Amino acid sequence: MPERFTVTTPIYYVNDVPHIGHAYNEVATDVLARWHRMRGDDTFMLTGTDEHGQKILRTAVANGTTPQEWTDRLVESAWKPQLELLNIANDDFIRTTSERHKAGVRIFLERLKEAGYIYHGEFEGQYCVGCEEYKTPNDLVPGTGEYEGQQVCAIHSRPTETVHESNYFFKLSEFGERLLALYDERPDYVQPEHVRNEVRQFVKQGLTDLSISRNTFDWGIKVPWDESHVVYVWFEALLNYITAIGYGVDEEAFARRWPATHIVGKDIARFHAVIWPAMQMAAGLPISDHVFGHGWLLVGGEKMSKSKATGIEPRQITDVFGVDAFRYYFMSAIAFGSDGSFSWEDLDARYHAELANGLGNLASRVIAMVHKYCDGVVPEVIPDAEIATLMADAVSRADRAIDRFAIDEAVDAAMSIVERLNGYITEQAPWVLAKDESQQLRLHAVLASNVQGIGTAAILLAPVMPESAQRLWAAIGGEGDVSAQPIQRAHEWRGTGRVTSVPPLFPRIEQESPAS
RNA sequence: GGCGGGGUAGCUCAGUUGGUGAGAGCGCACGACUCAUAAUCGUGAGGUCGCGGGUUCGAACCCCGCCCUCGCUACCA
Repeated sequence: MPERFTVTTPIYYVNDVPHIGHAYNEVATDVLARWHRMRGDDTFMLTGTDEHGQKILRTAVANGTTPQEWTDRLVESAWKPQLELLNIANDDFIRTTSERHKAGVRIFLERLKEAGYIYHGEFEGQYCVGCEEYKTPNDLVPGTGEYEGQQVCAIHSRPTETVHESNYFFKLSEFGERLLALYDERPDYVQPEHVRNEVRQFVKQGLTDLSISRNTFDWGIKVPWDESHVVYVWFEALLNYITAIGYGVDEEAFARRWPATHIVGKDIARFHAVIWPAMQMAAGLPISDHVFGHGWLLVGGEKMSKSKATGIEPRQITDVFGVDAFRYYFMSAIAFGSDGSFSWEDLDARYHAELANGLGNLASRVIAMVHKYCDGVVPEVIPDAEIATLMADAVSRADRAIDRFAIDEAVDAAMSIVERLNGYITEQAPWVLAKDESQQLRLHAVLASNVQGIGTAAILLAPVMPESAQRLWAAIGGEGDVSAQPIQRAHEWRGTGRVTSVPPLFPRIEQESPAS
């Protein structure tokens, strides 16, 4: 019986430039989704864009266009191309400006209001005229000179104005106890552990109600019962996870897909593990399965940042190493959930050691031997017991790792087959066996073991490196689409076809890194 | 300030409830092999486990203090 696996990325703020952090999140989510599809689960991967808010309105105007045209342009020119570049196989792409989203948001709000979790109140905030936005106490710094003794905007060094705005509020404060109970009853709801601790600590300090509407601009979704207000962006953006799968409109589809697993950066884990479940409770929805907060990519110990010139665009890497190497590197080199250090040197070293010299060269030498010693036909022989065990262990280890979101461990398990096969070949020395007629059965067993081991590795690596795995699969005589193989039985595959000659899967790259 | 990470071989990191001589990968050195993408395999060198105390027969792992570093401390999204 297929299990449900609905997995989401955050929806990306359309005004941002797609960068490597977005890419990391997309790839990880895609790997999980592909893995579950290969298990036969009823899988659905959702991603999309967040397109409302004052900033977008302002940029659109500054660019002489309407916000809708502006976001249309960004989605088509930046965000969808990034998904293609990274070979993301998302099942859906939700835009917060789409009708289905707006409709779902209205329904959700009405239900929340009926349930008594929304009230009309007054929001008081510190408004900076220079920034044209509200400031939190943390945005303010002690003034100097004529503003000595006052708190001023850190950017404009001028005092803020106290402004009152009438808003609708969500009674977040009522959910503290229920949220703490949720964290306790379901230890795997927020992962990894340290994110869970931070979230719990945050809730323990007490929650305040959340203003969920604005009436100072109109680029947003109108509050159904008061069209002078638009819904506050964050509140509305979170709802993408349910509006995309039929909430309030198609109950059958919704019941099939919900609840979901959310893969987010640790910086927004709190929104997903505090506000979002509170909203779900208020609306009487089942709570999300998991919220997983992954780490950041660091360069020189600091978060990658464009302003510090450590920002790297995905294309810079894929242009040199290819998309599969990009995906492989970030999935294998970084423990999912921890921050990870990125450097061109490390990427280059791992590419050559693990992909070119490891996997690529293994395929190359095995295929060459099957050609040379067996006329290209994979011998139909049961693999050596040692290799059979190796494959079975790797498959079970990898599959269990995925359930813990340990993508890096799953990749390691797959690569352990490659490492062992290279040693096994040296020990068995097929080139020696080939010189002795009486050793032909042995030779065939060794080669068959290798082909099957490679096939198993190709299946396990397919979620991470879809294109390379497919090429490898075809090269060793696998039939059809490698991603159609049942991943939990990857070790049971038996090669019986013909190998084909292929150019190196991961050619060595001699050129220098494009940056240092 | 409060809370939470992290500080272990040149680099990136593992080290379960404290217990045989502290590990892996990469890099490096030496050796082996020739099927292979000058690839592969083996061996080896290399560490005051941030600092100082303490508990213990015994601590990288527990306790106290300190130093360094990163992040969070809610309505820009």
